[in-house]
Amino acid sequence: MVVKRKLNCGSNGFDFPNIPKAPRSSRRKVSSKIADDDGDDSQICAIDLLASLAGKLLEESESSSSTNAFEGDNHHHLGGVIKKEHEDDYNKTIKSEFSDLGNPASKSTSENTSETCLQFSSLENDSILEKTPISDCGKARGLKPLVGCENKKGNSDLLVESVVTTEETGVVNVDAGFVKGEATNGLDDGGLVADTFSLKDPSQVQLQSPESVYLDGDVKLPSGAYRVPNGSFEGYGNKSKLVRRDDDENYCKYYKFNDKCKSYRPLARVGNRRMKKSMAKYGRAVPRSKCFEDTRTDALKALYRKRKLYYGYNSWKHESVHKKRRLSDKGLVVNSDGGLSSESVSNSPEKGESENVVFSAAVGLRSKDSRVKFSIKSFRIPELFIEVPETATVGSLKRTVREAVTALLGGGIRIGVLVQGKKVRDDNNTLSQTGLSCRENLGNLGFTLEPGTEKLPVPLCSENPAVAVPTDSTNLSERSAASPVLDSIIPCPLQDADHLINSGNSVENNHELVPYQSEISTDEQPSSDSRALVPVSALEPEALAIVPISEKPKRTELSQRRTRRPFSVTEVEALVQAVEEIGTGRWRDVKLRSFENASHRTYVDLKDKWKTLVHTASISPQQRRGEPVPQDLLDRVLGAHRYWSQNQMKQNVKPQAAATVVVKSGSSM
DNA sequence: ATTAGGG
DNA sequence: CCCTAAT
Repeated sequence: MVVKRKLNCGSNGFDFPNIPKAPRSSRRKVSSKIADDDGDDSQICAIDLLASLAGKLLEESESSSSTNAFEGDNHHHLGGVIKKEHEDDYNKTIKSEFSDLGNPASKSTSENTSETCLQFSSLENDSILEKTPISDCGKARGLKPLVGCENKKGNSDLLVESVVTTEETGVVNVDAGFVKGEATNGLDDGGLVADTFSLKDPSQVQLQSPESVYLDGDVKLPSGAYRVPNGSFEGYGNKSKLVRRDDDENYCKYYKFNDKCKSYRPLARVGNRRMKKSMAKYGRAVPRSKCFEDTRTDALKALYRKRKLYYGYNSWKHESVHKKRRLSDKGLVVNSDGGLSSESVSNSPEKGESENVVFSAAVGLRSKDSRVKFSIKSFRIPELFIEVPETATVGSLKRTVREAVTALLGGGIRIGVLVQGKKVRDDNNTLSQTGLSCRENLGNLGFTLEPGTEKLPVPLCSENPAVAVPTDSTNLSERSAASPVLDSIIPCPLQDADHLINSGNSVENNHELVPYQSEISTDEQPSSDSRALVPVSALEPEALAIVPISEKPKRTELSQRRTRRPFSVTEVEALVQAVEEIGTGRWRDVKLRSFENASHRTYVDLKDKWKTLVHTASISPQQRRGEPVPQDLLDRVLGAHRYWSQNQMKQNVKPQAAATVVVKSGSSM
């Protein structure tokens, strides 16, 4: 018996990713601002459901274990959540553990990193959370029974069950369960799957939604209805919709109560539309908030100390240097690693086909049209690190979790395909070429759900056999994260001729995307992997309410730094020419005049380039880097710069004269 | 949407 | 090249 929370939401369309975008200008301060955005149910996304569940569980844990639970008014029990058999253990556990809470000495339990689950440092004696059972990692175990899962390996994760079919009806059912467990050892295939399975029994899970759902175009959720026309996985996701069942109203209401919490919206999603528009019209990506991913190691460290978070963003000047992402010091840290690790997803032959896959394919079938059919039993959400001050309330924790998860999916997710436990990266191969035919045993097919970006600039989807297909599973530990980008779900409609040129860059970019990969692999240790949620205490007193959930998913989802495209001498020439005539300060016009057709050059780019040109011209040739710009051009830059600087006030005056003057000065030098 | 300037 | 602020 498991948690039986119905997560389906109304049938009125799920509006999954429809999260309001905040004006770019207000992004920073948003945390609180966003609060006012209506947090309507319609915007609750699937993940919210998960978070909800998680929240419920936490709640349950609280109420079950102590009367001291917070938000006692918020008792939305999951009814019959706890299975008899577990109840005793559960209570016992909770009791003993809870009693431990009274013992100051036991407070240090939170330092036990090997413990997965929720961890709250007991830095403050009377921290609110500390008063609840869940404040201690060990206590979190109590959650296990709640979910009714047998955690063999003690993995604690957020699990989402779903069923996907490729049939025309393509239905996507999303069920969710929050599994909590203690991890006593490294992740291993068995554990997770076991959990998954314990949740998946259809008869036990009432979350399945019969309706198929449409995901907002924004999100490439691997929902059903993905026809696989040519055996290619590309171009899917156009028509699925997530439907919310009415009976989930409770759920919705639940969150309604927390309107004030809507505060931090996954900024990750902010700007998507604009981005697209911008990209299309100006060829410039819309600003995105930086998204830094903590290495898991960092995350761990974070568990024990409040740290100052700092951004280590990549400056275009020193790109590739910083690979880590830090979060703001507001208290919340949400991280997601590259996605499901291969290990956790891969099949283990001995165990049987369906046993060890998070996403498992079930069966080929009579194919008259050679269509492959499979069902996805469940999938696990990557990894989420959440850091909140211990003074935060449980309620805020819940919201945080919810937001975190929402943010995670906010920008879409990527799907990785695993065959025989190996990640298949070549999106262009057909299924049959990949060894997946209706006649084959699909038990070897698996999928991974990874944080994704819908618009990775450089979709390798095009071609790149070389890069792809590194099915060197030998190294599963290397984690699929290693190349999430490669599995980009982007249709990759790059219109520019960048492809060729950028393929190289793309690789670089991809790396940027998967910053802490290697580090991740190291920490598959017990503690890290097994916990899906790791609330960390931060001393921040006030905190949580405004926790900026912002940074998290961006990296992957929202934005990708545009690929670098050094200006060619020709472009520089054109720019100089234009500036000489138009002057600085009218970049729009410059753009129009000389770069009308260069969609990738925005006026901002031009302005920036000019800035650098001026700088370049000002320094000694030895200090210059990159493709050398002819000195004469630099001279003209200086001349024009000088000229227009002097004439700031009267820029509209006699452009011609200006040009003339500039030319003179330039040549005379 | 642009512009200006800091990072 | 990104991000913000201010227009």
